[in-house]
Amino acid sequence: MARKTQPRSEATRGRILATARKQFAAEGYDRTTIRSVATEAEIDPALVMRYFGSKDGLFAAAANFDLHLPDLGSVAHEQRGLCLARHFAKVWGAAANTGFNGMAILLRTAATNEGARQRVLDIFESQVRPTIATVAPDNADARAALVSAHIFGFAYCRFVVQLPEMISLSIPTLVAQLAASIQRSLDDPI
Amino acid sequence: MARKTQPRSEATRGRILATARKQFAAEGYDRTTIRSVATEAEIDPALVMRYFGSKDGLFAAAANFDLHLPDLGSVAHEQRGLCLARHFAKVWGAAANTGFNGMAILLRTAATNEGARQRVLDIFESQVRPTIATVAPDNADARAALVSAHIFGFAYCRFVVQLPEMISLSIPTLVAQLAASIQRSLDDPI
DNA sequence: TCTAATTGTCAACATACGTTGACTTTATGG
DNA sequence: CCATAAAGTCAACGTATGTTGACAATTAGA
Repeated sequence: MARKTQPRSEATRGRILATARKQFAAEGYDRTTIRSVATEAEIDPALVMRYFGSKDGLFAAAANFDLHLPDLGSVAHEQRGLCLARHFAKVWGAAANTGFNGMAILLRTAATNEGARQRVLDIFESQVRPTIATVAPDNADARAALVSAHIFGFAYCRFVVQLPEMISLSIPTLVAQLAASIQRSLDDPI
Repeated sequence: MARKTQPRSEATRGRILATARKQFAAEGYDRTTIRSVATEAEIDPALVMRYFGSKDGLFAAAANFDLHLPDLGSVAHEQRGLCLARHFAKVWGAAANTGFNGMAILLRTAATNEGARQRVLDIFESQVRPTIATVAPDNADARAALVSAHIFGFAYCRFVVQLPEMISLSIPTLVAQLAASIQRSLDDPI
């Protein structure tokens, strides 16, 4: 007979997923192993296979999340860069507490794993491009790519390279600089 | 007795190094193996060890290069962003022909290898920061980090993610957009 | 030509990885 | 209490990696 609930299994699955996300963000795809995740999650490596099928399945689950981009249509023209910059600053700040940094997962894994790279392309097409397209005056595709470059550049320096000069920027300064860069890519002629 | 020249060995060493650079740029640190380099260079894996000591030694040699940043002191204020943007566009364009893309090596390997990350930090301290410091009105460290973020962001989207919307930008457009972003980070108050 | 150093080849090692299948433990429903 | 399904454990497999040391081929000087 089917059981009503599986309290223990959901808890285990969640612990595996959280550990995997932490390691993918910190070590990338190759150096995150089924065994290292299992060890840190204090379970058996074979359990990871039972819950996620394969390492690729585990990564697919770990990289399946939403950027929750704001609706720029309801934001004044000159505030859209600031709105996006504040959004990412908020998400990145939360990551320091929750331990889940989706941007770091994407940056690290896309650098060496084809599936992860495709995931980034998919997120761009399904989330970033539509958001920018609603407010871009023209050349929406190019502007979406330029905005992505700004966000990736800041995130790469902060989370991957961990450049001291970037990390020590105050949050308001980081927001202001990122906002100005994005705003220019939305407004200036191309 | 010591031999006058080692023509064959230098040629072999060069072929190994070129192959390694190509693979590090395309696959990152972990997926570039001593065996895969040896196979493509058409030599024995053990030879790589004899010439470079270890995989880390091979990477150190592959990642040892100069950005050849221009001297911004002899460039007009408002032309400095453009000067830097043109420089990187030129280097990246040459990379498509020579097969040596130093920026791609750094971006891919620093994402998953601690030694590579330290290499990026070192290049920032020894090459980028001094170049920006000579022309920054104030907050030289922060401005150098911001400029780096712009360059890394563009390069990450082009070479790592290979975002179609970024790749299809014409070179003049790419130069103009990168130049404007850098120039703003050099001029605007922080 | 002979000798010795250089250059290159080969087989093997210890280790780590993803993955599998059989097994044991646990807990639920009748 | 008992049978059953879920949850978790264990040992092993095939493969790939960095690295090593012994060996063979080549080349340059005496």
